[in-house]
Amino acid sequence: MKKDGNEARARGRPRGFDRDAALRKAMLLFWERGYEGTSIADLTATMGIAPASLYGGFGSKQALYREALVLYTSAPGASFAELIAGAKSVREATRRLLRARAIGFTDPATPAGCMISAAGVGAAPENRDAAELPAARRRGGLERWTGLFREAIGAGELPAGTDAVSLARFYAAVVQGMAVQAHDGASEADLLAIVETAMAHWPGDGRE
Amino acid sequence: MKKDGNEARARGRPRGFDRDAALRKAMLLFWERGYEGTSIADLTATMGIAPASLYGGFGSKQALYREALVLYTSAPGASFAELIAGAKSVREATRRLLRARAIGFTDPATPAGCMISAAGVGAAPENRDAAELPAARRRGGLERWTGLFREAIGAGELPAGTDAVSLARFYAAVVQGMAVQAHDGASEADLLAIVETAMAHWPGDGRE
DNA sequence: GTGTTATTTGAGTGATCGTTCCATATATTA
DNA sequence: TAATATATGGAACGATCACTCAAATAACAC
Repeated sequence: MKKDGNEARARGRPRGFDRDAALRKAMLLFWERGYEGTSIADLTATMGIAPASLYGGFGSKQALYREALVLYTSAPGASFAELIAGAKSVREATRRLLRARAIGFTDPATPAGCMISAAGVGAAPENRDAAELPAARRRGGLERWTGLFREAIGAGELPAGTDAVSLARFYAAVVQGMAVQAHDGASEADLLAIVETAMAHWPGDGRE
Repeated sequence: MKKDGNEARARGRPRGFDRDAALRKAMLLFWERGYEGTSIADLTATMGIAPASLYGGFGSKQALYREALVLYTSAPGASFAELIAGAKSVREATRRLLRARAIGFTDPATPAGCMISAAGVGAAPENRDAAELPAARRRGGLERWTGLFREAIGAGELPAGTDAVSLARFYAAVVQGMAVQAHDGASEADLLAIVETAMAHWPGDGRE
């Protein structure tokens, strides 16, 4: 099983470009301009390859976008599981998640905002399939967060009457809003202040 | 001053279509598909007019979009001022605003989500000017909300130490997140539950 | 060496993009 | 009626869209 990535081919002319590096450049461009706002010409220019190489190496614009989304979510230290690992409480895990997003959305080394949170919200009918990709990611995030809260309710860490789904939707909404505001120029401090305000809404507490 | 709208022209062949009705149709299309996702061909088809009439009546795609945004925000009962009028407290005003957005974003008579909250977040460089239009609206909303909270602090209705900007950013983020989730299929009940979670904590209060 | 396979380059596909031109039609003003 | 002014439908503008083709090239196996 040596079909993916930059591994050597058994046969045929070897690829003339670094697939991972090209994918990363494509990811950054999609991140900044969205799916519809990024043209094949834009991609080939920044990836440094010809259209035929792009299609030979990635299949189609949509397939490339799909891979870019996977790369985006596989960034070290960005995944849900990594962030909640080692947290002493669900509350602490939630704060970590929110803070990580606030910091990631305003990292000067990458485009402002999020590649998923608000992607494909307005899309042409012919790009519905592509818009569904980030939407599915949002659904997945919502489900993971719901599961986290459900477990916490089961473990008695959250009040028994807590609505896990609504709480998950609430924090997801905060993240999505932070992504929009980061895109609009909000600073890391701006977003971290939002995080702390949102954390003050923890169920069952009087005051933070 | 009788230059706009459907009023009669002094000279020349009169317009053959209902300008307000056509603009409304364009607004709904932009709302559903965004600026980049809506083509002139789409617009002329649903507006029932030829390209020349569109350009003669509205100037350009971007000018039409600008007018559509104005129409969107001028919907009866949707404006900031209308919603906070008559509220007994800032907290009540805030809840009214959030609830109005939750209901508006899931109105079955109109496209799901918001025409402004997440518009233009991913955009091609050549559409930056158009993307700036909803971004400016978001800034305006943030400022109005900040002003509301500042007044409340001045009036002693909110604790003196309250950060009006961060609180405004927080509620704006909730609204923006609700818009994304509405687009993804969230129901009115889903969004109203988010609203109540967001309202569950109020600065200076112990518990709701 | 020959044959096979995959990727390269470079040109080019039809379709659609936002926009404009033109001749014609229809109104008011003189 | 003549002049002026705006709106119309229909065709077309150059540019760009995502995508593909043929031929050349570079690795492998034999």
